[in-house]
Amino acid sequence: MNNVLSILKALSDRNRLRTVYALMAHDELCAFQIIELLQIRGATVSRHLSQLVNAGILKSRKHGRWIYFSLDKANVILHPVMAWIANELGDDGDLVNDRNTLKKIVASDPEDICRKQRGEACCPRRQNN
Amino acid sequence: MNNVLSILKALSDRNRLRTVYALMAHDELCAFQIIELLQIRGATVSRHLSQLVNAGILKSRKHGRWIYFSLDKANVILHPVMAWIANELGDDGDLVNDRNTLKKIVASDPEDICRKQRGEACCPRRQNN
DNA sequence: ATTATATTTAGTTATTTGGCTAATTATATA
DNA sequence: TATATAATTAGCCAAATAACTAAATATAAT
Repeated sequence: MNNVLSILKALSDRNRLRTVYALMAHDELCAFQIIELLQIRGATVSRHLSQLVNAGILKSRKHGRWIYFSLDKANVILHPVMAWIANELGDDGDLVNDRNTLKKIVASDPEDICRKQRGEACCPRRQNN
Repeated sequence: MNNVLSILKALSDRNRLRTVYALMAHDELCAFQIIELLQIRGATVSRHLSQLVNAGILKSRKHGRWIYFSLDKANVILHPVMAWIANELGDDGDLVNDRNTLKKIVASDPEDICRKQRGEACCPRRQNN
């Protein structure tokens, strides 16, 4: 029962559900992109992500400075719930909005996001490389 | 999203999940039977039940002094989640235990349960009648 | 009518949880 | 080597929640 409960608890928070839903359309995202999507502090996002990882919903891989998060599709127990969520949330207004936001986030230069999150001081623009 | 969230939240509590699981094997149960199963105060059980009703997971019907609760099978949105829960929890030790407890509860005289919950003073045994 | 029973509502308390800031760790770049 | 960046951990606080007791409501039985 604890396994099922931890899955249900992990999914029953608005920001975590938005994160899961985002990853249904994006294969991999790193934390700073999810921070940009949810507009809450990185530390908070990190705790949400680790709760999702602990429940077996997400997996992560480290590559350089970034950690990429993705749905753990190997966890077959989850398939029915994920299918249900995908189905029920398909036309949710807020989430359609998230998808559009995410498209921009993924398309933009990481350094632009960094500047947005940490202010102009961050990532000083190179003069002419 | 709020609909899905309220379903997930309603299911992501141990006592509410036990209640739902109990109702997968019992068609209808009234509050005092669920109180006896969960071994927590009636007022607390009542609040859990109303949360499940509000999420559309349970329905209730009043008959005399009792209120019978049952899964709302007309709510087709829930079918996939319920099937998933039934499937994942089928061999859970605690819940198998609950099933055995429930069998006894359902088989026993409501007045015996009442006495157990409120003490001997309750339901004075009739002399010979 | 009065008393008893089943459930709910109101009000209180303790625990959990989601958010924050600050400090830490790990990696990359100048 | 020193600095910057990405993410996590630690520690704090406020809001949400699950438990409790006591009181209220509604129905049944004496």
